[in-house]
Amino acid sequence: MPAKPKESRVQEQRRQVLEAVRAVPPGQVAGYGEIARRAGLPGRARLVARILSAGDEPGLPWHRVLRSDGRIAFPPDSPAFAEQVQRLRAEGVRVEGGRVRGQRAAPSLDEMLWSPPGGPR
DNA sequence: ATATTGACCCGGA
DNA sequence: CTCCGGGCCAATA
Repeated sequence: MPAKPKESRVQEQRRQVLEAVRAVPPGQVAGYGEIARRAGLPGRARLVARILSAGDEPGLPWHRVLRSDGRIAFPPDSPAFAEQVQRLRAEGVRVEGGRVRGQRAAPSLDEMLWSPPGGPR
């Protein structure tokens, strides 16, 4: 007789995503798609967004997750937007016009292949 | 059961 | 820069 139905698929994926989000160090950012990839779920940026929208997991650095173009995922006039900007700035991230400057949320293929030594400049 | 909704992504026009 | 269209898929209606 089947005991525990293991861990449901969604729950396992959820765990993976949360892990990937926690892995983003302070002062750095990552795109939803980027997180999905790191979690072993390529092409599933939406799943990442949905999981974060749940709002559980205390202490999760959700504010380090942005859109691939470096923009905050909330409407500019929303409270959540303001909070995310504030949290990012508190970590030394430069945010201008609802967009993070100074680093890339989703590195382009070119960047990854060329990866200029010494970093972009 | 089908339909709509998202803290999304990406290439092309 | 914007707009468009396809891909993605769990949750909600």
